[in-house]
Formats: sequence, structure tokens, C-alpha cells
Amino acid sequence: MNFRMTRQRRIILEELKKLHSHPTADQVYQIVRERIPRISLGTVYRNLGVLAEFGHVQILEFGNMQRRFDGSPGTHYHVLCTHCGRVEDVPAEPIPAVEEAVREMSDWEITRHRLKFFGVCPECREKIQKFPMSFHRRGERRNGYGDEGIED
Amino acid sequence: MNFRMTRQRRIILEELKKLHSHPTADQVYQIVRERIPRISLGTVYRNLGVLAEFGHVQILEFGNMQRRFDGSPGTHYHVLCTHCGRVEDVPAEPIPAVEEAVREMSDWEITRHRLKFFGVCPECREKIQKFPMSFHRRGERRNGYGDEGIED
DNA sequence: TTAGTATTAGTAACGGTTATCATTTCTAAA
DNA sequence: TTTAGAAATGATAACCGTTACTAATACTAA
Repeated sequence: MNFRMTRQRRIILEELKKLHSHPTADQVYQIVRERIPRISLGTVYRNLGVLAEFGHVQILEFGNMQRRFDGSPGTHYHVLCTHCGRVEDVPAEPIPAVEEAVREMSDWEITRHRLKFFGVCPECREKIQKFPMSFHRRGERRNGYGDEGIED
Repeated sequence: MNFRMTRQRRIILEELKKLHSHPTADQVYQIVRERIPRISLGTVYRNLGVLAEFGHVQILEFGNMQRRFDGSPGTHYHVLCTHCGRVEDVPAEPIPAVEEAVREMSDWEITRHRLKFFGVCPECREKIQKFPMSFHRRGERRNGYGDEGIED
């Protein structure tokens, strides 16, 4: 079972690395289709999975929404805006001591950890300040991405 | 839209709070059916969602697997065993300073964070030490829950 | 008691993701 | 270069955890 860097696989990886938007699989699909019009969605999913398996890509899951993909394989953290769904990298260094702490106080063998933040991005904050009422439509149970308590 | 503590809702919450195993929705369903035989799976899902919304329950998502539910609403962290799928609480205090750090170095409004660990539980470690070869079946791409790079 | 509303059981539908399969492409050995 | 075996592709069907729908029922506040 050798890893073959096919055209499809290479272009998927190239396009993903260009983006910093942590796209979904079908967003990747749409972008890659401009270069390989007859590529199939299954191929995109399969290759994103394989690329993740070989450490070139990260798969991000926030509860209740589609998977997001990240072309930067190194350990770093993420924030999800619960209003617009945007996912951004956290401008902070990962904390290796965190894993060490858990190792010391349990018999688990810790291989890695994931830290995610939930909040409101600057753009949405501004919109909310300007038009606060439009974010309080009554009768609506969920107001967007990852409401309190619902996910993750 | 008032919150009504119906029999179904109460019993779902009661049974979930008894467990420390972070069950899936259908595990909760099986357990609750012993007390309410005609309850439907939809009711279980709906109520787990509502209970989460009102802060009585936490919903945990680890990539690629069913949701897990946690009857302890307070902030705490979790470990997933990538061999047997077990989820346990991490015996460590949550770190409030983590959110503060992100707030300081960005314009995001951070409302909460989630920290998850991945590793091998003591029981599986022992099994692996005793029978290492049985965990290296060749030709098998994924060896269990949350293989490296695949999820989250 | 009653009117209004939330919730329920049962079931169908949904949709993101995977599996299947015939065909094509790649790779490494001859 | 040729060729045989393996991996990957495109197209599409299937999967399955979760949601949505609906008529009937249970709850709540007046």
C-alpha cells in the first residue's frame, strides 16, 4: 500500500495549502474542480483522509457541522465563530506541558491533544454592536454555529 | 417556550447522571427503555439536546464517531482511548488563563474552550504489552477509534 | 376546568460521508 | 520498454447517525 502523489492528490493539497479559511470538503471540491473539472467528490474526501493519515492535513470537527480541513499539519489551536462559522488559527503556541500534566496524574498514555475555542469574531462583534436586535430573532432556538451547550 | 421537566426528560437526565461512561445516544436510549419501554429514540435525542441547551448536559464530539453525552455540566476535560473508544474525565482542573491568553492576543470574544486528549487507556496498554502482535494486523488501515490524523 | 402550548411516539426524510466497482493510472521489476 | 500487480479514479449507490414531521397526549398557568 504505497502512497502515490497523484495529480488529484497533489492539486487538492496545493489548493488547501493556499487557503487559510479551513474549508469544508465540498468547498475544496468546488475549488479543485476549476483545475480538474471531472474530479469526483469521493476522490476529494478519500484524498483528504489519506493526506491526513500521512500528516499533510488536519481534520477539524466542531460539533454539529461539516468537517473542516486545514493544510497546516503542525500542532496549533483553532477558534470557531459561533455567529458566522468562520474558523481561524489561534495566534498562540501549543502547550506541551498540558499533556505532561495528564500523564503524571493518570496511567494513560497520551499521544496528543486538541484545544478549541468558541466565540465571536471581530467582524461579527461589530455587526452585533451596530444591529443588536437582528441577532435576537424570537422563536429561533439556534442562532448559528455551535450554540452554547449544543456541540463538542 | 417554557422548559417542562417531563417524565422522559427527568429520567433521561437521572440515568445519564448515574453513569460516568459518557454514553452514546442509543446507549442512553437502551438504558432509559428499561424504565420507559415505549420511549422513542427521537425523544432521547431531542431531550439530550434540550438538556444541553439548558446546561444540564454536555455533548462531546470526537471525530468520526457517534456523539457522547456527559451528565456533568461543569467545565472539565476528556480523554479518548483510541483503542477501545472509552472516554474518561481528565483528573485536572480547567485552565481559565487559557481563554484569557487568546483574548489578549486577538480581537475575538472568547466564550469557552474545549480541551481533549487522545491516547491509550491503562487496560489497553496492558493488553498491547501482552499481545503486541494482535494490534499490528497488516493490511488494516484503521485500528480503532480516532486514528492519528483522521479525526478532530 | 380549560385553553394554549410543549412534548411525545412513531416514522420518514435528510445529508455528510463511505463503500462499491469497473476502468484507468502508476510503479517497479523483468 | 514492456508488463504485471497494485493503487487511485469517477460515478454512483448505500450508509447511518441525527432531524424533521405529524397526529395524539401531557403539561401549565389562568
